[in-house]
Amino acid sequence: MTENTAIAPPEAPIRVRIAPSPTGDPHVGTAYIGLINFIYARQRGGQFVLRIEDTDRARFVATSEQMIFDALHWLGLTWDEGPDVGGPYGPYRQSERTEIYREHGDILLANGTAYRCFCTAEDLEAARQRQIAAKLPPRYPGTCRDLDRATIDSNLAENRPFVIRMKVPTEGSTTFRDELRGNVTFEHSNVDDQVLMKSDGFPTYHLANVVDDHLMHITDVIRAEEWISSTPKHILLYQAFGWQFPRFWHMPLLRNLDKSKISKRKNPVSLVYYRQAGFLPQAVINFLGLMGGGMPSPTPVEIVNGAKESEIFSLDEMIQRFEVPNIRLGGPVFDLTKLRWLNSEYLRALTPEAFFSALRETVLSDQYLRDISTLIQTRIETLGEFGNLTAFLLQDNVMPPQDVWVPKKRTPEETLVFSAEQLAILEVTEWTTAAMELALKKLGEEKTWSVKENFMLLRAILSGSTMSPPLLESMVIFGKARTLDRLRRFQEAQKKLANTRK
RNA sequence: GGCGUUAUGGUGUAACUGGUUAACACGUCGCCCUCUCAAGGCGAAGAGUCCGGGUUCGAGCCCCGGUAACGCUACCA
Repeated sequence: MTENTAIAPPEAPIRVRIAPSPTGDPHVGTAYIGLINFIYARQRGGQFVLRIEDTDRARFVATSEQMIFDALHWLGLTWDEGPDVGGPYGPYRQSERTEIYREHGDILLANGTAYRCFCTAEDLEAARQRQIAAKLPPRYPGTCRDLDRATIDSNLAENRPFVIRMKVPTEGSTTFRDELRGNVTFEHSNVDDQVLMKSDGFPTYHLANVVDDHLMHITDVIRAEEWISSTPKHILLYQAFGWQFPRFWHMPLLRNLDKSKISKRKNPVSLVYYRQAGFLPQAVINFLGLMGGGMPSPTPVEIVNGAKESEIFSLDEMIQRFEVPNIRLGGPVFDLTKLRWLNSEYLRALTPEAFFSALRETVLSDQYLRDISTLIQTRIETLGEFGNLTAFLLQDNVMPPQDVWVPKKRTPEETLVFSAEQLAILEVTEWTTAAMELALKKLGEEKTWSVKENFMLLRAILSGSTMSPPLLESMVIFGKARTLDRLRRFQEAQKKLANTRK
């Protein structure tokens, strides 16, 4: 049993953080965890820090960071320290802190709690396969755990690439306190020798996270439940450095309707989508506040006076009444139906003037209408026909009939498969006409779909018709988040239809 | 497979330190209002609290044992 009672001193000023990775669109899960952290800090006069965890260069998306800032601000969340506003413990972007991690890696190397590992990816993969075949848990085999000095020096002299791994004790266990569920124990035999520093010189989440939380004086780590299993690694790391560790709060994971962890396949998860599709930020933040409990239940008096009001509250009201320790631990389903209802309540509460403004700032903004108008100027004969060609860009959803989306020489089944492939390609394609055209044509060639069939299918799904303004330009204007959502909805709807036919 | 977490109607939540027929909201259905559709009003159906034991006068709340779902099991976070 490892000692673990030391936590941040209770009198220390509260400091919390969220640490999103800029790997794509800002995620509702980030907003949810952000909201809880924000409330916790505001309730206690503490500081809320935003840290960008951009240590994964393979998944890094350059535009992502700004989108995260924008989305959180849109929801009304503000931070006291971060890459954009600075602060006393910066830099707040992990890619700018590599020297710090290197130094800390060296500390662990020096005190024997970590070691250099020269195993190649192939070695590791081979060992992994052997273990899986033998029905053993895949674990680092420990090849480099106790290399002698001479071997290490000669490997280094040969410039062999290496990673730094944590030297997890072979025996005993680590217990930590989760503030929401009590003590949680992991046997060390179930904790792998985690990679701390990758061979590219960047740290992994585990190292960077612990080092930064310590250096930034974080007192409470409020994060998603998926991190519970790696918390013992973090505890071990704090101990290896001889640091006190923060309190840990693991929030339940948002779920799809089928209870799996929320995912884009089954739910729009991009905050950009919600914004562009015309959800009000108050509604989204209110809905997030409903997830997992935390707000006090309505008193009998409130019920008599209209209990409906008890589920509608502003960010300020949340700060006043939300209680983090009252969080429910069962993963709440992120149910669009209720969010839409909430949104409609907020919409109706707007003054007519404010409602009109909301429209003009989003789905009918000058910019949006201007972009659309350039597409159709040469395609209509009277201005009155504006809506004829552009309705699909102003609607929330369209669903083409089968005779529209299935090409003449194709079956519905193969068409659906190809559509799914288009979707997969578009997800990872830069949202410009040039990039999309290239990617789509490449896919078409590989799967022997003619350009005409290829583009017509997309057109049908996006516009609901075989006739529309230029496809790629329309997609750019409609936006990546909404376009992908429409394609996914089409897939899901067809799947459901196919199932009901069976 | 291993480890961990969780478990109240279809969904989100409630139920004081165990105490009457498990409450509220969303959704669904019906009726009213109404030129339509929403909104609004009224009403209904829907869980006996994952299952099985135990403690107790009494258990959704406590204990034991299962099951299921979810998460983790990467040089991703």
